[in-house]
Amino acid sequence: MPELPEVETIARGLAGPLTGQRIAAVCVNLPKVALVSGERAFTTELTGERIAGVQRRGKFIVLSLRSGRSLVVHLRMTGRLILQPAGQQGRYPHTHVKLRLGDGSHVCFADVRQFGRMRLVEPEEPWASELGCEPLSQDFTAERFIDILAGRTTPVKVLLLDQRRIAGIGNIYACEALWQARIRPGTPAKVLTKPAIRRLREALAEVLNRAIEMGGSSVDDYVNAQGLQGAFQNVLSVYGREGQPCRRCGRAVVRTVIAQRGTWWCRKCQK
DNA sequence: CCGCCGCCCTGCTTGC
DNA sequence: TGCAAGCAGGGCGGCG
Repeated sequence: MPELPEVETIARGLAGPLTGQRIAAVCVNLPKVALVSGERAFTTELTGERIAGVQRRGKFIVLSLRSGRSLVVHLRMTGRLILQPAGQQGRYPHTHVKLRLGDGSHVCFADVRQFGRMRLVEPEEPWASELGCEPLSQDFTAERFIDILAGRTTPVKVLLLDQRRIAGIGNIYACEALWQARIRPGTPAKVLTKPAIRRLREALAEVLNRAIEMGGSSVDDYVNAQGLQGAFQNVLSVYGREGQPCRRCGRAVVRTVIAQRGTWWCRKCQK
C-alpha cells in the first residue's frame, strides 16, 4: 500500500522525467478513475497541458501544471504510476489511464482493484483542505501533536491513520512508529504522557525518513515509477510479522484488529 | 462532532 | 484437485 514514503519515492522518480513536458495525448480506459470537476471532459482538458513539477501531499501525488491546474493522483492500495521511457512502451497490466508525453514516453496509471483515482483540479479548487499536517514538516511540532491527541479516548493508532489530522501515515508506518516508540497501538490517546507523545513524534519522523531513504516498502505490490521495488519491507519491525520474534526483545509479534485494521505489535515491549 | 459499518474491487488464501 | 467463500484495505458516504 503506497503511504507517505512510497508516494514520496514515486513523486521524486517522476519529477525529473516529467517536469517541463507537454501532455501530448491522454487515453482513458476506465472513465470512473479519471475525474474532473464540472461538465468538462478529462481527456480534452488535460491534453496539451504542460507539467511544471511533481510533488507529494499526504498520500497524493500532485502533477502541477503550468496553467495552474493540478493532476492529483491517489493510489489507494494497489495503484501504480509507471513511467515508460520512449521506445519502451508496452501493455502494462491494469492500465486505466495512459498519458503520452512530448518526448514519446508514457505515464501509466494502473490499478488492479480500481480503487485509485486521478482528478484534474482547477487552480482555486481546495482539494487538500481536509488534509492534516505533514508529519515531516516543521508544522508538525510536539505541541501540535499533543493537541491532536488531547482528550481523546480513541486508540492512538486510529488517530495516526486519520488523514484529517496527520496526512500520509498508513497501516504500515503507524504500526512501525508505535513499535519504535514502545507504545501499544490500542492506548487511548489521552492517557499518553508528553514524553511518550514526543517519542512517538520522533519515531514517526525516523521511520518515515528511513523508509524514504530505502525507497519504500514493497509488501504487497508497490513499485516505484521505474517499476522497481523498495527495500524497507526487509527491515520492518512488526508489520506483517505475526508469530515472528520481536527485533528488540524476541517475544513473538502479535496481530490484533483495531478499527477493522490488522495491527501488529509486541506485547512485551509496547506498553 | 464522533464512531461504526458497509461499500468499492480483485486476487490470494482458506476450507470443504 | 477444484471450487466457493472469506479476507484484505483507504477513503467515503450513510447512519445513529
